[in-house]
Order: sequence, then C-alpha cells, then structure tokens
Amino acid sequence: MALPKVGSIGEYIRDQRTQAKISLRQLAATAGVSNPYLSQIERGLRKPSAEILNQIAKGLHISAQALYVQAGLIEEREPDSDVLTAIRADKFITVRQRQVLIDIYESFRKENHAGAPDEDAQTSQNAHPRPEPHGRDEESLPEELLTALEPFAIRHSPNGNGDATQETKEG
Amino acid sequence: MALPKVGSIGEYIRDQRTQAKISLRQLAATAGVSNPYLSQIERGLRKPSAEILNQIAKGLHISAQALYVQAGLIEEREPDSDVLTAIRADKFITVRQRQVLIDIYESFRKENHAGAPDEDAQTSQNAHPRPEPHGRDEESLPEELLTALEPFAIRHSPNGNGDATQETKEG
DNA sequence: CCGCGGTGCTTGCTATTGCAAACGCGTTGG
DNA sequence: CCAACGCGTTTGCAATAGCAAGCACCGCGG
Repeated sequence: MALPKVGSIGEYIRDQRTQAKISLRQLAATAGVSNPYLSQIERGLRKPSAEILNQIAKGLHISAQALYVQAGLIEEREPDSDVLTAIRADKFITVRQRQVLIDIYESFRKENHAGAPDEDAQTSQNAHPRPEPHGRDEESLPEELLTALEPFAIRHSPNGNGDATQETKEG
Repeated sequence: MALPKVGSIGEYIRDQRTQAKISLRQLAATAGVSNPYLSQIERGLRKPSAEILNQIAKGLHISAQALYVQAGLIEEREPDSDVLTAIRADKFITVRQRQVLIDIYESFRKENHAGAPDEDAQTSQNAHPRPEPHGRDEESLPEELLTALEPFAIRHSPNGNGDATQETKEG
C-alpha cells in the first residue's frame, strides 16, 4: 500500500515532460526541485508532496489539478451535477451547512428519480413526479422550509434518530 | 520562510472543524491521522502532505481543492462558488425544490454573514425579498430548522469513505 | 475525595522526503 | 584516444513528516 497510484503520477509526469521535449534536469530546474528527486518521482520511487507536485505542474505548464487527480489526491470530479460541485467548492458555508445542502439536494434527486428513471428531466420543470402534499407556495420563509421539509425528512429517515454516534448531544 | 501560508490552512482547518462541532481527535480519526499531528497542523507547526490534506478534506466533507487552495498549493483558477447559479441551472429538480434549496443556501449565507463585512456575494438577481428570519448567529441554523433537518443532517452514506470508526460510544 | 472520560498539547522516535555529490553512458571533437 | 558535456540514475545524508505514548486540564459520577 506504499505506492498505489504513485507510479501512475510518475508516468504521467514523465509523459508530459517527454511530450514537451524537455530534459529531466531542465524540468527539475524550472520546477525548483533537484534532478535526482524528479527522476525518482517519475519512476514512482518517491511520493512527492503537494508542494513539489505544484512546482512540477508549474514547470510543465499544466494544471495542478490534473496532477493531483493523477496522484489520487483529488477525487476525480464526478460530474454528479454542477450543484454538488458548487456546493462542495463553496467556502462561504460551514461544513454542517454544506452537509445539509448536499443531503437535501440528493434527496430531491432521489425523490424525483423514484419512478421516473428517465433522464429527460426537463419535464420536471412543470410536472412533479410526486405531487406535493402542500400546495402552499407563498413566501419561502424558513418556516415554510420546515413545512416543506417535514414530510420529506420523515420519508427519508422514518427511524428518526436511529443511532447518531457522532452526533454531539446538545441540549 | 518555513511556514508562509501553512498557518492559514491550519486556521482554515480548525475553523471548519470547530464549525462542524467535531473534536480534534474525532477529525483525526476520520481523517486517518494522529491527533497530535492534526493539532500541529492546525497551529501551523507542521506542513501536511497532500495525502494528509486530502484525508482531512474527506473528514471535513469539503472539497480537497478548497484545502489545497487555502494551502496555496493550487493557483486558484476556478472559484466556482456560484452555488446559486448551479442550482438555478440544474434541471433535475423541480421548481419548488429549487426554491427550497435557494432559500436554505441564502439562509446559510445570511447566518454566516452576521458580523462579516466581507460582502462579495453576488446576490441572486431575481431572489425575492426574503424577510429576515432571526439574527441568531450562535448556530449555523436556526434551532428549529436544525431540528427538522436533524434526521437528515446525519450522514446518509456510510459508503464512499468506507471509514468505519469503531466509535461504540455506548451511553 | 478520586476515578473516568473528554478535550487539546508536548514529547521522543521512526520512516520518508528531498537534496548534494558522484556515477555510468552516450555523443561530440581536439 | 580521451577530455568535455549532455543525459538519467545511484548513493548517502540532513531535515522533517507523521505517529505512539504520555502530559495537563476540565466536567461528571462513585
């Protein structure tokens, strides 16, 4: 378990470097790392830190993300949805808030998907797969949120509060 | 110049952790790192590798990119914090669901902004006037909303991380 | 009172990163 | 022919990442 994908990133780097027609020493110089170290990285003998990786990416003029993904350091951006991506990337909300948003969104998706596996979701704009029990659509106050979410939370977790081991008991 | 931006990432991690209301040890466990090391990371005494960073990101349920950016390991080139835009563009949810998500997200932002002068939020263009719910900033959410969402906020997919913590906290 | 469990922090210690120096190997050319 | 210069690689070593063990502090229950 020492070097699972480390090899792949090494190959990737070497591949990019050779494609760029630059020597190992050259890249090492521009990347600000030593030649021998770069050599070892390329052959998967060393596991470069993110810093070094970033430097190498710069030296190769490629996006650091690509390298991180190759290194297995970043979950390959699954095109789940732009919404999830945006939520995960958002840094104006807290972890807890993020988790709530993700849960809600995924539940929405799940609800809609139940019985309507068809990908053509355009109809969802004006055709609800599940008719809302409450047709109230006045202002979207937090209170309304509660009302809207109540039936929903019940469906999602009928057990209510099964065992929240990690949940700090507040109150 | 041993720890230039390292401090910032430490602060960021600690901030996210405390906001998530989880202890240092807890995060260390879920992230798969030792408690003391996480402590040192948070205080900027150590410079975590990308691997560790990735683990911590997972433990915090935030995108690894966010952490890398904070660590200065990625030249931020896609802020992509347009959650609202993404929600509006999403075509897999109904109008009502969309509205709920937007309301919740804005509510979150509002809560966090209570006292934060940083106002780069490009507020929604057609967002209807939302009445100020409450100015309580003690929690991420109003208590009521949290309560309603509680069965929900619990992480739903033990899948993914597959990190089984033997936290048999038997009361 | 003291133990028990929780928090975060300090202390050695090992494993690994990352580098400087030096190597073998092929090409040029005096 | 062999010095000179390029390439990638090998070898030892300093620095440190990361951990196990243990510390100090605090709230709770016997």
